[in-house]
Amino acid sequence: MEAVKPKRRTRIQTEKREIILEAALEAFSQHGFRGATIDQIADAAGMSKPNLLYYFRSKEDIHVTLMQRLLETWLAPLRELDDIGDPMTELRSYIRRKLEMARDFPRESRLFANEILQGAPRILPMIEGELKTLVDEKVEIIRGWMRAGKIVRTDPFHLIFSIWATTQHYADFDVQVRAVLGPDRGGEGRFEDAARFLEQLFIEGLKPKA
Amino acid sequence: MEAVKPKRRTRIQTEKREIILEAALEAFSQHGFRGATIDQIADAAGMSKPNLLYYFRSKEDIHVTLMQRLLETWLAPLRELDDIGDPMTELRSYIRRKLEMARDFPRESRLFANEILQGAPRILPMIEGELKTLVDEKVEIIRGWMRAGKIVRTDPFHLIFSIWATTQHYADFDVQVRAVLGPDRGGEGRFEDAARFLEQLFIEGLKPKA
DNA sequence: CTAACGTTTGTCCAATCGGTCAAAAATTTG
DNA sequence: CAAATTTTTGACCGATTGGACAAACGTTAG
Repeated sequence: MEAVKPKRRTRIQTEKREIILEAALEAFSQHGFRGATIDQIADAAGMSKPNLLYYFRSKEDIHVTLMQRLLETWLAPLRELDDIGDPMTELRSYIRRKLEMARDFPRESRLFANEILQGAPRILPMIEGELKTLVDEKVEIIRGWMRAGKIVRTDPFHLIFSIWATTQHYADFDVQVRAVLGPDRGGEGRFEDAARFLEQLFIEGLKPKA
Repeated sequence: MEAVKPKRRTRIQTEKREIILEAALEAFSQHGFRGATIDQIADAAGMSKPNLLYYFRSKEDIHVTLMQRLLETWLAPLRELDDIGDPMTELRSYIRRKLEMARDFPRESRLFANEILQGAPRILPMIEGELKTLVDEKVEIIRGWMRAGKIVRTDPFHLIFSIWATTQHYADFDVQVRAVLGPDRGGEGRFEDAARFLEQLFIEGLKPKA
């Protein structure tokens, strides 16, 4: 392992970097890496382009920093999944947490989706390392539940994929979801409806056969 | 309604336009609209940039043409869903067809995902029109099945969303899926595993309560 | 006050972008 | 064949891009 540099930062540096990352999140999640421009981000952050490049060496530097933070936030719900409680309750909580993240952090979800869609050119190592390790770990827990007859025997990897897919869909395909549901049902109650449906689907779909 | 122009085309025009659209599908699905360049597409199509622009007036023109075709292909599986057969069999077939599309046309899936992610700037009208109409129609069929007690009473819209999400996930997040499953399980058997899991999940999850 | 250091910006640059144009080359038509 | 038409390309353009740089500005410690 390589030693992490101290990176001494002044108060202003800490603050400004935060402002830039917020503006960049907005831009990258909306237009993708190539679609977003430094000028645009600098403008949204309320500073000149050279000023922004004083805090981050390059556009890529901003993106990498953003992705590193993102992955931690993104994996948090899965990390909480543990062996202690009742399996069905654990899974239900996990689905709920993931759905809440899609609701509360849609930009982060889209940023992530954008990166994966393009072949994960900048975070593939993290996917193959950190993420895979965590998934493998949780898959073992789920396998334990299956062996114990607590949930139906099925593929734990695809179970996790389907939870990711269904929940993130509400952030990534938000425009489509709204358009299809129409103005009346596309509003606030949307997430409660989704939560009810997904709980029903996964709970009934995973009940152990008697 | 506006009359459709005859658009007389020579043999060469028909062929070259097809070659360009194929190259553009590859480029747009991989890099998004802004990320793909005309030079890149022209190069992949084996012609000079001005030559490409002789067949399509602009980059946007190529994209629009591509999206119009895409939507038809994309909605075909849902169109086939009808009231004739057994509800559970119908739904199972629909899931299978959608999963096959994710396997056989991943670039189309990613092109679509890219467009929706960015807020559907170029196909929102089609989403609000054609797609919404079709969904509304099929939702009514599903509601009929629920009233008849053939499947459990739940939200038909979110049912459709979850089928879209889970199946398209294997095309859109392909890189992640492969990375997590590893080289051994990320190969060819991947789709059969996914199909088995999804059938199990949706069939059991939608069984009417006795 | 002043030297040192952190911050900010105007100006500039090479590369790339989407797209134009006129002229050459190839093909079709009579 | 020759004329008309379609196809192809090299050269070019203005706009935008990510980024460099030095000079100016602000702040603080001695």
